[in-house]
Amino acid sequence: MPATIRDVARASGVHISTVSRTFSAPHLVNVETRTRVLACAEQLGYRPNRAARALITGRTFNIGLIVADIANPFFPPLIKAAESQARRHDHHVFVADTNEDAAAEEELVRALAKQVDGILLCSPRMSNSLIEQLSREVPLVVVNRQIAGLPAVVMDVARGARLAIEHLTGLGHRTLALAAGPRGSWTSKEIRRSATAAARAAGAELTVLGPNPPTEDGGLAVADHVRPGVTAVLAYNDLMALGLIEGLQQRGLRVPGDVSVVGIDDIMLSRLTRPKLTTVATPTAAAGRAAVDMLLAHGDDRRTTALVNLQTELVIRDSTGPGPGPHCPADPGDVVAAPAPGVASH
Amino acid sequence: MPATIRDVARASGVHISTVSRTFSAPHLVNVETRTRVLACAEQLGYRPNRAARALITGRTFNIGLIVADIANPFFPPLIKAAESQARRHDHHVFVADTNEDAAAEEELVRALAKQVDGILLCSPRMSNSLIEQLSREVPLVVVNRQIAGLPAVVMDVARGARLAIEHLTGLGHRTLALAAGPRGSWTSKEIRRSATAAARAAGAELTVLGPNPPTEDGGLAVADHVRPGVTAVLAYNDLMALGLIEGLQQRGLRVPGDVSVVGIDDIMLSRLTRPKLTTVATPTAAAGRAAVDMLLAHGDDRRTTALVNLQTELVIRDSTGPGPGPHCPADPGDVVAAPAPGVASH
DNA sequence: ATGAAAGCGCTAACAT
DNA sequence: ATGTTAGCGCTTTCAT
Repeated sequence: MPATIRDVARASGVHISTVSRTFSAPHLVNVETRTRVLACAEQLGYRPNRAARALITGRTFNIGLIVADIANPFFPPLIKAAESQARRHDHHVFVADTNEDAAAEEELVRALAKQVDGILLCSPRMSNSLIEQLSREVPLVVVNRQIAGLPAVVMDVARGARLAIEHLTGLGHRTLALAAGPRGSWTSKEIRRSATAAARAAGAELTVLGPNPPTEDGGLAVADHVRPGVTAVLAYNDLMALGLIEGLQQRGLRVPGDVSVVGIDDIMLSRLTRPKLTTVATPTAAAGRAAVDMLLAHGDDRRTTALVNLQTELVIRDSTGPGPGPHCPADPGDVVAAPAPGVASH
Repeated sequence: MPATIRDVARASGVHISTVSRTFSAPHLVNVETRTRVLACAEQLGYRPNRAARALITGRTFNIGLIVADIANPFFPPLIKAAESQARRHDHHVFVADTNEDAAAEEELVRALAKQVDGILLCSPRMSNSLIEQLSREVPLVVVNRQIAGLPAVVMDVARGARLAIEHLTGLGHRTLALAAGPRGSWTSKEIRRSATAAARAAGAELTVLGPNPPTEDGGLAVADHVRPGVTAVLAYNDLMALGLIEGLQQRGLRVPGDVSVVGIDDIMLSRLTRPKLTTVATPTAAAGRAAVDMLLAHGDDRRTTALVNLQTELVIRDSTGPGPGPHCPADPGDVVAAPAPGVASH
């Protein structure tokens, strides 16, 4: 029903290639002809079929962006940043949500593959080998996962987790827990590895709880598995941390009075809840921008800049307080947002 | 670089049409041939090009979903519901964010047009006439806006706003304000119309503040324009309500002690903040499902079911309390979540 | 059951 | 500056 290039050609009495040029290389066509063609096109409501165009040019001017959970407040800033960066390169972004489902990821990559110039795979849950295979079918940039040979943008959560643990042990906490993230998450593995090492280095005990769904409900459920004696918990992300706090409070425990909680991500929500959440800030917007840049840096040697590692920071708010052990105040250099809170802030 | 249908044909010694059938109508091809073709395809890593297929079949099995702001927690539940409903129909959903920008909406509709079987236009900011025009280029279902002749899914915010105002006047509030939403929002107009009428009916005064960006910052800014004497504010959405509460508190006003605040949407966040927000719950998941169903109910007479109007409900929590006037307790039928709170709950 | 041929809507050499 | 021709990767009659 919609007008095609042929309709316009017929109406304006020129060959279709002239119509084509009018839209894709206007300077190559006579001004008079051009205006006439444009007028006819306008009148017929003609729009070039981008899919057909892409079939032959190989360029869609679209970017795919696949996230594990669009409802996780961690992603919107990343998505927004990717969009504005893409727009700067004249590209549009199509976002798809996998619902934390590895199979859905593969499907969506394939569905998007031929409709985009490349895909940003954020926090993938599927296997490395599958990602490598898919990267042969469509240009891929992986976010929040490091895979040899593939362009990737990661955040230095290992450092963030270390800072968080050091903050807690510095406050005198000796018996810690880690509320792990979902199976398949590279970030969760990194956090686990780093937190474990940091705890050992500080002579503290750290129990790993999980894997868990990286949601508020996931955190809520973890609360029931926090053993007596544990006085501080590091959560895989802020959403879990918030759910965990809720769950601990339901059990009659006070945060940070009885248990300190640290999140990761620094989502906006973390500043609005009471107590305000101590957390590791991840530069999500920068990640979105960097990922788009890598994806669109085509002919250039993507190899040399195949990995962007972005810095994280510990933001100390009100969900962490002194533990039972000797209190060694944290290095002030670590304190980004606010001075350490009093004993109870709630 | 990726293998095409021709590569597979060559490798398996058959004509390309046989390869095509192997993928799109397997029962029409001999079992032996089929397995051979499949083997070759597998080995070459061949994937049918969905864009090329769509060019000829006219079906992409994709749905576009355009939202004003992906960071607004109102949307994720709607998106999720649309996705799962789409999946039930073997479709994928591509989400695009317009950043509250009417021009971006038009662009994105056009970018998506030929890559999807139809588009869900959520909370559009552009003009009705432009939407009507676009609906001639691609099947459209509009969400949160009612346009004659176009299939639409709306929520009965008019009723919700009325219930909210009645709740407030019932509590004795006489001087009210409405923090309006963004320009171009149908929902905002509906709320305004209905709230104004309800206030008048109750003999209360209602001032309209705005338009405003429908965000926390928007609400925060509105706080400065709430005149002394105003004891209750209805906000365009929960995000604004939350920002408004923050802003009022910064001015030294207590919620609901000095000013009552009601939001609209009932986003998850509303249950987590203190005070918990009194709000009008909108059935976003149902809207997402209904919109997908309408879009995919193709040949069927879309005309007859061209409008789905979903019910809203008032959820009374802790951000509303007694006003200065005589207190007439609300009809218990209106109270959905909890009994009316005491004087101060914070 | 398979092949041949036409064509979806468009662009990109190559002519003129 | 414009028309001609070929073809992107695929499906779909129509033959055989």
